[in-house]
This record gives sequence, structure tokens and C-alpha cells, in this order.
Amino acid sequence: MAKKGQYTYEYPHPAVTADCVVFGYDGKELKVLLIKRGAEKEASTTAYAGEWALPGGFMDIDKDKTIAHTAQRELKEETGLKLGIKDFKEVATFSDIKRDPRERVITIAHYALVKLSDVQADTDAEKAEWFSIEDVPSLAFDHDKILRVACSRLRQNIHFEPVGFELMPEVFTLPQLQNLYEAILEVKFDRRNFANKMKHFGMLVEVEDGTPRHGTRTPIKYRFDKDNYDRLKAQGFQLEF
Amino acid sequence: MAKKGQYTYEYPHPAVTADCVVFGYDGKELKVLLIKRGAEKEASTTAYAGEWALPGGFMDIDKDKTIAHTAQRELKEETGLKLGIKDFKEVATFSDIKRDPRERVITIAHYALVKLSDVQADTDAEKAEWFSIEDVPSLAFDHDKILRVACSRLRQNIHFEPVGFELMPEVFTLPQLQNLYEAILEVKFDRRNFANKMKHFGMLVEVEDGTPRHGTRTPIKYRFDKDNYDRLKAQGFQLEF
DNA sequence: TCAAAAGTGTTCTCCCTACACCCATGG
DNA sequence: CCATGGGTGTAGGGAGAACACTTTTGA
Repeated sequence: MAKKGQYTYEYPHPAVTADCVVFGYDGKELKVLLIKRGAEKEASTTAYAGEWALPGGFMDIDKDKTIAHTAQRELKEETGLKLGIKDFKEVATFSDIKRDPRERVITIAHYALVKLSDVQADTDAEKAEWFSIEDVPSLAFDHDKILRVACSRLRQNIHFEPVGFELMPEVFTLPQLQNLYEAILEVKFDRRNFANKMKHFGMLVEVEDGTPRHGTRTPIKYRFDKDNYDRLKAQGFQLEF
Repeated sequence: MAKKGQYTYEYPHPAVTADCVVFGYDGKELKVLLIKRGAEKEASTTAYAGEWALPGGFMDIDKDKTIAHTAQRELKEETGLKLGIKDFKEVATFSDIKRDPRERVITIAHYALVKLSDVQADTDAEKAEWFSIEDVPSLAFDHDKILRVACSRLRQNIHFEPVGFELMPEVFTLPQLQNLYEAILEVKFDRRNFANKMKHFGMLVEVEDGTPRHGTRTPIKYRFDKDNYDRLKAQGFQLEF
């Protein structure tokens, strides 16, 4: 890679990193993807060795077209997960003067929503692990704070974006979807009202999967109607809770 | 200041800047504060000399506690406006690889809301000028894009924050307030419904200023109730339009 | 004197909320 | 057989939307 000590500027520059808060949902709990620092031997991993942290790393100013590309690249390198560039939503910049002990580092935090069922196999279990959002260990740097801010951003965005589409598996049940909303917003909803609200958007399509529904005990399967989903998203809908 | 060519790193670092979109309202139109580039002779102003741009500049990694402090400092230096650190709301990071012709520069855009009546005298007319948002010239770098994104962020935030409090003068009329909302959201409202909605929040207090209201032609003067405003803001209210 | 600006109150509708019962499965 | 989970509909209330008239001033 690059040689050491070669890069010189007229004025001091901070290092810039991108960090990723990757949310996944397994049908029961909201989860987040963390890595264990220190597995590799780069300079970037010498701090907080052995601790859990958000995936992320330094911007490559020659190769990364935008900071979102940094997030994408680092996530792939550190966890094996390859997401689309559009999947990375910017959360905020963290730039406290002493947030990294080595040098001045500012980080632009991103979050991404993934279908855990689709990607769990892709994540490199050697390096990365999914943690229940309720049960996250103490994290390196200011990553605890970043995670909190990302969660609250997710809670906000749920009112404007049909977040479920990105987190739920292709086929899902209404109780699962309700459970996701309850996990994110940390509240409880009335079953009937939740169902009505969701159905009013016209994004849900019943799925017939061989198994005839004998009783009501087996929940109805749904998938999202992609066309309506995209239309709603473009219009910028508003969802009350 | 710093000597040239002194700052060396193991890996290439981007330059980091903060840019400020300062919105003001004069009772008629939504305005934004711009500077003319090239008045000073710093290296930072050699590009796009003579063009209009958003105020902003390079992070001072020794002095700026956070990137918001960069925004605060640069705004003061470039326009004379001294705002509180809390007034700067982060908008987004702009990091396209060729957005600055000189070197790789990423910028964190912020916006701020000010009472134009209070600060117009503070702005250094030599360097800075208030433009109607409807009538902004073509800007340097990607500042057109930054401005568009900041506007749309303002439009979003208006649903969650009583934006008027920051933009309106101390004493104002309901038609003025409605005009502001219409200017930001680019829509028209029914006078009566707008008044009802606003009054329901209990943030408006009638102001008696000598002049007895003879007819209905002279609008009623109001001020914001700071206590209720702060309480609502803390609770995180939701405002529909 | 006429147009423009501003104040006010009511009705209707829709959506959100609260709430109860039935059915089937699995233990 | 009973507890659990899941499906369904309705009645009431509150808030937003639509809407018209009066007053005054300034041109």
C-alpha cells in the first residue's frame, strides 16, 4: 500500500473515517453488527485492541468516491458484508477533539438496514457478530454514543420511510412486522390498530404459500408491494405512532 | 499561523471544511447569507475567486473542539456573525472526489436560523450579503447542491421544531408567521386553520404595544412563550401540514 | 368607493383509539 | 382442555380541512 510518512500538507489535516451501524432483524429482536478490534494488524486497529466496535475505517482519498464509499468498502473488508451504496444513510459527524487517542480523527457515521435472513451467512463470523440491540457491550472510542444517535435517527426515520421493507425478510407476518416496530420504537401497539394502519398504505400483499390456513393460529404471510412502496417513498409519506 | 509544508502523515488525509447555510427571515422572504470569494488572500480563497459561496472554511484541528466550532469560527471570520454553538445544525457531508479543484476536500454542511432583524447590522456588508432564497445566484464549488439539501432539511425539521421561534423577530404577527411557513414549505395555507393550529400549541402570547387596534386591518402582535417553547421542544412535538 | 388585508367560528369528515370475541393449535 | 396466539369489526372522539362574512384602511 502507501509508504509511510509520505503525505505532507501546508496545514494540518484530520484523519477521516466512516463508521457503520448495520441494523438487522431476525423476526424477534433488532440487532446490530459489531466487530472485534485487533484481529488485523493495521495501524488503524492498534487502539482499543480486543474491544467491540462498529465496523468502519479510514477514508481512502484516492479510491473512495464519497464517504459513503468508505463505509461500503470498510464494511466489506471488516465483516464480509457487501451492501449497495444507497443502503448507507448518513447519521452525523463525530469530531470531538480527543475521541481517538492517536490523532485527530473525525468520523462520519452511517446506518444501514439489512434483511438478517439474507445476509447472516455472508458475515464473516471470525471478525463480526450480531448483537441484540438490548444487549450491546461497551464499545471502543465513542461508538456507544454513535450507536445511540443512530438508533434515535432510525426511530425518527421510521415515520417517513417504510423501514420494514428493508429489514423484514421477503415473506413475513404481521405480528413480526409489529414486533419490529415495537423493538425500534420501544413501545407496544394494539394488534388491530397496527394491522389497519399498515393495510391502509396498500403496501402489503398476501402471499399464498401452499399451506392452506386452517385456523387463525397460523399467521397470514405477506410481502411488500415494491411499486407502491417506491411510490410512497417518493411522495414522502408520513406515518403516525 | 502554521508554517507551510510541515504536516506529514503516514496515509493521505483529506482536508476538512465546515460550510454554513444561514437562514434569515425579514418578515417577507426567506433569505440566506452568502459571501463573495476572493476578498481575502488566503490559500483557501484562491479557488472560485469572485464567485458567491456559502460561508465556511477549513477545520483547525488544534483549536476547533468539534466541526461545529469550525462552522462557528469561520462564520464569524467571514461575515462578522457570532452565533452560539448550538445554533449550528448538521445537515450532511459532501465528499465528492472532485468537488474542490485543489485537493480532496470534504465538507460538513450546517445550517443556522437567525432573526434577521437582530443580526443584519452585525453582518459585515463588505464581505457578506443576504439573498432571497428565491433569487440566489450560481454558487462556487457544489454549494448550490449544499443549499438545496439544507433547504430540504429545513423543510423536514419544521415538522419537529418550532422553527419560527428562531427566525421571527421578538414581536411578530400571525400573517408574518404564516408567510414564513409558506415560504419554507412553498405552499399556501388557510388563514383560519393556520391560526388555530398555532394557537393550539400555546406558544403564542399576545403583545400589547400602545397602539390600540382600531380595526381588524392592523394585525395582532405576538411573541413566543419561551417556557412553553422549550417544553414542547424537549418533548419532541409533531406538527402536521 | 372599491380592493386588499385581517380577524373570527362552525360543520363535516376522517383517522386514530379503545375495546371483545372467536378459532385453532399445541402442550 | 386450557392457555396462547392470531384474526377480525365497530363505536366514539378529536383534530384537521373546508368554508363566508365583517371590518378597516389605503389607493
